[in-house]
Amino acid sequence: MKDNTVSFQKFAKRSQNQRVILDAAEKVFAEAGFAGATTQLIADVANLPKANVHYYFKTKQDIYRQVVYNIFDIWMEAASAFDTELGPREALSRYIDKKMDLARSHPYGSKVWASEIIQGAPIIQDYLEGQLKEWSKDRSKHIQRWINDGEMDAIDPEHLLYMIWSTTQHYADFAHQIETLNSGEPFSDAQWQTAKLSVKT
Amino acid sequence: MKDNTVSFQKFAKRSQNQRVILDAAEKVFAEAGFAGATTQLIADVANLPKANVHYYFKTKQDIYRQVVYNIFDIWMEAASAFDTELGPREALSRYIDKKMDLARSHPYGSKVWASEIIQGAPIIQDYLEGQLKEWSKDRSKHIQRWINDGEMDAIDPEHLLYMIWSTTQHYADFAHQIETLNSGEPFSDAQWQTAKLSVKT
DNA sequence: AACATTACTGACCAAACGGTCAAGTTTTTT
DNA sequence: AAAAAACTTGACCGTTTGGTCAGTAATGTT
Repeated sequence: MKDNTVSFQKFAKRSQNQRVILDAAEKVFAEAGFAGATTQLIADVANLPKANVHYYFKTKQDIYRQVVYNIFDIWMEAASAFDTELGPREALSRYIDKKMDLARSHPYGSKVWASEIIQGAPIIQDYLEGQLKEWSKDRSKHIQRWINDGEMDAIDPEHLLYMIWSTTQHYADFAHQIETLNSGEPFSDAQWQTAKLSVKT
Repeated sequence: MKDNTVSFQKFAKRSQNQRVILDAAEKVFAEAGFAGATTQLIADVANLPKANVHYYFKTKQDIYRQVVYNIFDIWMEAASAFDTELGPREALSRYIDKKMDLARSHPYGSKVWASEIIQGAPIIQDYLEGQLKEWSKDRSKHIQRWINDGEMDAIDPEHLLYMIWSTTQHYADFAHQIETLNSGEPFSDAQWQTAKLSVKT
């Protein structure tokens, strides 16, 4: 037309719109669940006509799949913060830090993940059995070694991981409950950090 | 007719059938979410015609409401296991025990609860603000007193409660993930108990 | 045995949903 | 500047869903 300033994304329009749709979808899936999320609502939140959404994604399942994969990727990337080169204290501390950050920055993703698992992981099952299992087995081994070497308190490594997952997850998923009980915001990051660190070692 | 053995529930037929429906509904809501649960499926699981389900419950929302209320009641009853008369060690230990038992005996209820909170507690909001808030404020106060008296390690009481909730919740909601990672059952109750007790004091 | 109440159910319906499509517009390539 | 490719969209459609209802059966009450 005429008003365009520069329009310097000549291409990449596709992935740009996909991003908008996926962001909208993440929110809608989190707040309504898979079945409760309507393509119309996703379209509204993305500010696009429904038919346009279907131009970029064949089915609702496809959108959902992408959303779940994205979250998993982000989490696995965060998992690398658990650097076993560092000592137990530092490795765990950084990992927890990272997980807490994600719980705050990606609350919708966390909720979608929780719903997915609650409903039996129909989509993500393969990833669970593959990457995640491998990662957690590996880290459990390291933790056990630390314990044997007297570098940290004795605690079942797998349960330790579950505890970390559950508490960080809780802060994202149950934000509403916490907020209600708090009549305010759960900003106590430092406090949390202290609480968590007191648990390890 | 003729075959009836005794039929000694002459009345109470109503509440009996309601129980069957609610049990079926709890399972279906847990596995499919509110929107994904169809009255037809609830009816099938309850082994009744759909119209019969609607004879006992006007709407799907009504069924859901009942299911959520039931869980809340069970949980609040369990909350009384947190008996502040006993010392911190015993009170917390019993409460955690109870919560873990419920996570195992009522996995569906736990999942329905999680979904409800994740989606912003549209139904249970009032209860959260009322009973639950009151209870947790009260217990937090007791915990704080114990800490001040040197009877247990210093830890933010509210965060301690959140940790207990999240870990027990995790064992119910994420049973699938845990099972997948474990290639088996998460029966380690004793182990868990140890792990948890090592956290407090 | 007559009546009243409660329990049950197949058949039906309006609304909402995921998804399609043909007809357009804009952008890229030649 | 023409042809091709990519994007956009209102209108539409078959299916599924929550819920109704009229009619029937069983049970309780007198």
